[in-house]
Amino acid sequence: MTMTTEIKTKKDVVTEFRTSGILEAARKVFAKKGFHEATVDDIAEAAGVAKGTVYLYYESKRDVYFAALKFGIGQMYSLLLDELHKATTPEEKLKALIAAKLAYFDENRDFFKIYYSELGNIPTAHPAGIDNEFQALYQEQARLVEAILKEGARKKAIRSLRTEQTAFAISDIIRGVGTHRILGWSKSKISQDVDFIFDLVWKGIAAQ
Amino acid sequence: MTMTTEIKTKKDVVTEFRTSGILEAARKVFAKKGFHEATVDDIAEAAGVAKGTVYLYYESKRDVYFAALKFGIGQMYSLLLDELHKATTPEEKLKALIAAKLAYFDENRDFFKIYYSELGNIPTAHPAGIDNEFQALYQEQARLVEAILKEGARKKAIRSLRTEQTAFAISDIIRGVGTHRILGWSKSKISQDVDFIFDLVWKGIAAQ
DNA sequence: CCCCGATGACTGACTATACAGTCAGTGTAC
DNA sequence: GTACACTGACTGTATAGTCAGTCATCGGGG
Repeated sequence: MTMTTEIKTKKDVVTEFRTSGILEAARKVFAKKGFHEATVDDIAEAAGVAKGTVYLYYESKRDVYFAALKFGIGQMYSLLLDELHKATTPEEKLKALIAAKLAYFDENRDFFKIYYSELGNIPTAHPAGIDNEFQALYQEQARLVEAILKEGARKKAIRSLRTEQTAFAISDIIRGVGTHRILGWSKSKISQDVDFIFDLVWKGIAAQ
Repeated sequence: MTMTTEIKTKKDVVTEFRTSGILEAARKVFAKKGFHEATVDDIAEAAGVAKGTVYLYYESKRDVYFAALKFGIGQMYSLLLDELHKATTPEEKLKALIAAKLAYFDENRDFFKIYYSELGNIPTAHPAGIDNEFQALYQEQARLVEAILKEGARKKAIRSLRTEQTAFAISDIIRGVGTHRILGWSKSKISQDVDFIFDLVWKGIAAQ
């Protein structure tokens, strides 16, 4: 009973080591080649294990893919929450969120590519539901923005507008600037891009 | 000499008939399944011809894909230009462009999916260059917006800002709202979405 | 302290399948 | 009877997933 929560057996350690190694390799390979072009052999090679080993820890190529994706999303999400808690006003929060997201993308370019490029591109899973799960994860991100907007509207810092749509629009801008950066089209510093987005958005949504 | 430009031989007519039929089928199939999951057999079946026939008119699956994509982009582009020419002020132009693009996406959902979902996702072509061609087509769209912004800045209707970045941001919002619509998350009328986007953007970029 | 058998993590050759692209043959129109 | 658009069975290749076998580690008995 306590064992399952407290004690790491040797097996646990090995499993953790392998899964994280494979996940890291998968992230890189998928980012570089995309889901379909990446082969399990590629991932195995990048992780320094044999193909069979991948299947000891993951059921399928798809499974690896989603595990890598979820890991990244979870990591980013908790980072975003951390940053949001440091800020107080809606204005600060919005700026913090933009900054944190851009920074995360910048540091995890391979994740960015998987997250957005392949998003919505994976064939519908046979038993259905994976697409929905995907969309849910995606919407969750936008909902962080929406919460800020609602708070801002309550405090009269933001004019009244369709918060859900606006939240998506803001997320889309962040995505777009992120793409710009990743593709190497933008030579600006992150902080400049953050200021730019915030400026544009804030003028668009501020009260009065 | 004149024949090549003026007279449609019977062969030309057949070719046109076949290519457009295949292209239309390809658009649907690619939109539904994505590039990799779609098979040439699927496309042939959807077009009501045998697989071999597809290869009489196109060199490869990729070739079909790009033909379908380029056709859609070209069509959309000329539509956008038409609408832009009807408008006079930068304000009108921006609104016209948003409206035209959303309308086109709404009427060509399968094109939308190909254009955005798969965009940037096709493996780098072996001889290189296809990715670049893609990016060029993508940038061309944003440049339409950029031209409006620059005109607006000249006429002092728009405050001075980084036009290129802003143009991309606006394109990203349109893309985002389009996604929203396509996924069925938005039940609004197109005109409502247009007003929403325009309102948000204009407040963000207007002078004063 | 050493040997030896058991455990299980790991391997990679192999199988089954799917699919892009080909081409010899068919049928129709003129 | 000939030209040629069209067909679809066939080929070659790529690769997801499997599984019989290897080897390193460890624990217990001599």
